[in-house]
Amino acid sequence: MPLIGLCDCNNFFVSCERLFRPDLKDRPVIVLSSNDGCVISRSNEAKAIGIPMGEPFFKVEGIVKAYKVHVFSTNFPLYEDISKRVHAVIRAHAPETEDYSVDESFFSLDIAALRSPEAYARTLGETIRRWVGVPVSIGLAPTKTLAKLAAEYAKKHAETNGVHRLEPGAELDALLERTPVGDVWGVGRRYADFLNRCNTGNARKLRDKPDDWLRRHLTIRGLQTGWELRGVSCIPIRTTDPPQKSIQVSRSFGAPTTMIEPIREAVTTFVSRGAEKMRAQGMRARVLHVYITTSRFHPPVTCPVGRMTFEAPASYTPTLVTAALDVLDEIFVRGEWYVKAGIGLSEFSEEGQRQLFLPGASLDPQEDDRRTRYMEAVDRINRVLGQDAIRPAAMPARGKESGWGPRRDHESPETTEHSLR
DNA sequence: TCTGGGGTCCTAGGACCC
DNA sequence: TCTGGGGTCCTAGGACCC
Repeated sequence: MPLIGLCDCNNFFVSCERLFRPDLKDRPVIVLSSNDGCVISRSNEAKAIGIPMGEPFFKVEGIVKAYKVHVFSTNFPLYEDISKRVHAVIRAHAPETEDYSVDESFFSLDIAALRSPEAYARTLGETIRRWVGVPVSIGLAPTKTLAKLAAEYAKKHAETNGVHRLEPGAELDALLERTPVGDVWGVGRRYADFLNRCNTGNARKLRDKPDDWLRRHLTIRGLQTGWELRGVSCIPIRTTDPPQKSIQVSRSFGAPTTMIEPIREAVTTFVSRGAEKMRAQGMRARVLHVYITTSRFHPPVTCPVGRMTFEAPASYTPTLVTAALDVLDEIFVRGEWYVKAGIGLSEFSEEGQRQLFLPGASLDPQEDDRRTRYMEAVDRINRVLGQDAIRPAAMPARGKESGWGPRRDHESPETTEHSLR
């Protein structure tokens, strides 16, 4: 039976920022979400002084000043770059790996071939620390769900040296009993509330619920979670990424607006970004969604959504932008204060799969080829010269947005998205 | 005053057909 | 006029993850 490992980077975004600011070691540090909205990563020191995860920044500004907490605006391109390096080290040390998220990888270990899986995992963690520079915690267990709990244990207990292994037995039973049910992978806030009302407040009680009860109240996923807590693996490691099914691009505005002009600019920018990402995967979309929304903190919320379905799947930015702006015109209502807009691309087909030529419905093949080659050239130039060297006329350069652009008051000059290229 | 962004999956219910 | 069952497809909503 293989052992499943989970490698989880500690305080990942803060750890990334500290790579460029070694002076911030042992200091309280936080990283904010887009638009400087919420706290999304905290150093141990920031956790210790009571800054909660996900808290709106304005609510913690007092404590930030009092304790001289260092604050960073988000720099996602940097975190993705570091993430790739961590994933690569793990891939070089385990037969099967799954890049599960920006700061986590699952991997398998062949127990028979290793004298001590724990020692092997400790070496792996040490290698990541030396080669990439970020600290990690590693959990080992027969299932993904237990590996998550093991990694969490390792993170909280210094004496584990960053690695903890869980196997079914009395020790695991005791750990599950101490674990609030909401800390189990797959149990979110809604289910945790429900389970607490059902006198199932810890992981052990969840594990011991009958199958039909789990299936009935928590769907097939809850049943899988129950089995995984018992040590029966039913969520396999995915070594290849399945093709993506949708692409979303959305942003909150730096300030609310009642005008359509800045929103047109925003939607143009989002479609352009989404289309570029889609083409990078060799895909075209049949469906485009556009939405705008008023603040969810000031009801009543209005969030009109419109969609466009293309007869022939599209990846050509001008086609997508034109369609998106038409949809925006349809859904936009005067007099509302909008705080955010977004677009979605979905129902993909592969670029190479030519549609049947239907006069009036699709492009003639020559024109289609011309547009495809044109977008390939644009994407290539933008990759070399930096993002947005060539962009739609209606799309502003970064930092030149007409009012809707995000707030980034804590950007660090030395960790721009090009710093590592 | 200020409250993130990007994904996937599952289920129920309605429409429609035979 | 009344009566039924089963299948598929689509969508919206809700749940979860990071």
